[in-house]
Amino acid sequence: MKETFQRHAGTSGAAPPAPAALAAKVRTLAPSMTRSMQRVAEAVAGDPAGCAALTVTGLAELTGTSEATVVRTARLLGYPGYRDLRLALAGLAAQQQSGRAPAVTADIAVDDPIADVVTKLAYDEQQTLADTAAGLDTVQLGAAVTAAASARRIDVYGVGASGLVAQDLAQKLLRIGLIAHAHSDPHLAVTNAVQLRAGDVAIAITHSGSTGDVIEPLRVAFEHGATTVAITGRPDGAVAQYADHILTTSTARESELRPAAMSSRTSQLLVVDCLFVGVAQRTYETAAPALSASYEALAHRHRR
Amino acid sequence: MKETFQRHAGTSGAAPPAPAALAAKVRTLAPSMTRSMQRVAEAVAGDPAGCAALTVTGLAELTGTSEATVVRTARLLGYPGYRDLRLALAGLAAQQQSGRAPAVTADIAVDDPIADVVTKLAYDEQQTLADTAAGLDTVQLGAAVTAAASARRIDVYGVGASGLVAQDLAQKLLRIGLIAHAHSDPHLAVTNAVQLRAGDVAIAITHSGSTGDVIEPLRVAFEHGATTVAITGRPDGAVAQYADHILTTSTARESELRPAAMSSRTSQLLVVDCLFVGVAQRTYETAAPALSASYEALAHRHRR
DNA sequence: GTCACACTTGAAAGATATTTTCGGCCCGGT
DNA sequence: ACCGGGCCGAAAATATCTTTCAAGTGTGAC
Repeated sequence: MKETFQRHAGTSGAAPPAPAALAAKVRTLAPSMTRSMQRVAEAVAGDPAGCAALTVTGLAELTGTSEATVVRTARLLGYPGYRDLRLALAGLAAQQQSGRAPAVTADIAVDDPIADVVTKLAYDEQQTLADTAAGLDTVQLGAAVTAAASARRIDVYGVGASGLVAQDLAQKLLRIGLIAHAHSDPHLAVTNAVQLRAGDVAIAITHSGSTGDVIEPLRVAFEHGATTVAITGRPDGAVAQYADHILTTSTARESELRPAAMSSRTSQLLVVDCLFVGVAQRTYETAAPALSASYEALAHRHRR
Repeated sequence: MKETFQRHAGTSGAAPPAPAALAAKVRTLAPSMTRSMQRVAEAVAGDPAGCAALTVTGLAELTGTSEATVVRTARLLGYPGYRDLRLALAGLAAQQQSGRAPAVTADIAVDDPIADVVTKLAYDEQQTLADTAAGLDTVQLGAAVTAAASARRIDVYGVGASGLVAQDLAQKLLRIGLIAHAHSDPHLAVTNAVQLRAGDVAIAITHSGSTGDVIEPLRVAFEHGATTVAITGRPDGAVAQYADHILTTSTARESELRPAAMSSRTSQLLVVDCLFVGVAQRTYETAAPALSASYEALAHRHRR
């Protein structure tokens, strides 16, 4: 196994494998899986209860693969081996059993009435939030918070839809008195990254994990000794190699009418909010007065 | 196999072993157990989660008995063997785990551990989404969609946090081939608003409903005959008087560590997404190819 | 178009865990 | 005290899981 991935495999954790957020994890990791592993993952996500009843050999036969592949898949999902995946599966099945699946899972169609669109979108975004929260590695998050809270300066990189998230984070951090900037222009981003040094923090936001325009400034920051954080839906993507801490966003299924940007944005914003609140907690003494100060300064901009 | 055990296995009913009612079964069968089996049963009933993590040998050692006894106990409880008991145990543990979830209503405190922050934020945002979806007037939304779908040009106004939402909407509309622009600069916004006329659409986004910098361009657009839409948390605010259609966002309680910008943003984004999907539906013929075109154009920006 | 490389995959060997077997031991009855 | 019945655990037998390794497969370079 590659060193790179070895390290990131630890992302999900030395801590606990994964209790309920299995479907989410499958979606997140699916792109980095090989064909046969995807078949296994799919079977597992589709019928947890059924798979929990199968032995390694049984599941291998069911999916038309080999035992080795099943074990590999279990590993990728964050478990020490198939045995543990199976236990988690049993747990998941029990939860579903008692929880009564809501099942509004239908996709949005071209001729859906507008009221259905609202319901489905709201449901999907709620699901995305739940998945993200379940899949977020709090150790990594804590580390990122600690770094950011004491940073001399914070740079946030993001382009396209992620650029807005980057700006959102920077805006909020500014409000609590930190020195934070968002960069959407790749050239300026690199120019700024060069200025960073140890003690500074650089945060890259990219859903695909492979956006060159965002990776480049992060690499520069990384090489200049800054603490680097990646917020991405692909924890095994190219961006990971320059990230000290990786915060994984969840990847919801998408369709033509519901482009990836939508759920990835929701997921990214939750992560960013968590990061922000964490930092606000750590810097409460200065954050609280800064917040009210910025509020006061804007008050006169409102009519009445 | 011994006749004796075979018979007792039937106790639970030939069909399913036992899903949740394990503690009860232990009590029922305890009298018919031998001393060492009781020790095992006791351990299992007392700490399902802990025992689920143990192998047959581990549980035997923990209870000071042997593997054989553990297996015998599992049989007595109605399972084919220890393996299956263990699976049931994992399920039980998961159920118990999920059972004690809903205690997250508390506000975020300065000394909350990071894991709680994640849970609470996710929960709050989910709540916000549900509230927004419930409170959204689909008639108004439908009217706004109709206007936007056939607009010659769409302007979106928003400053501060709402400015990002405005940009998000404009970005997405651009992607499906519409002419949409977001304006954060009040002066430029007004300058652009002057150019609008009947058939065009102007959208103002303001949580407070009283942000002068956003109301002003909307007023200008309104007076030039454009169709105007307000996305606001205060449908009775100043912005309403220049809005043909009002889309109401929900206002969640907020606290010092959770500024209003957070939940209002979530709410605004849902509304904006609904608007977008609605428009995409109406213009599907042109939207679909435009989407894939913009996707293609950006593909080379990704490494690997 | 061809070659070489890297990655994926399954068969089979190897390691663990579970189940069964079997004999010793404890306990009550005579 | 001796005998018989059943409980119990050590170790063998089996099933299951994990690792290794070599062959297959697609991909990119030239």
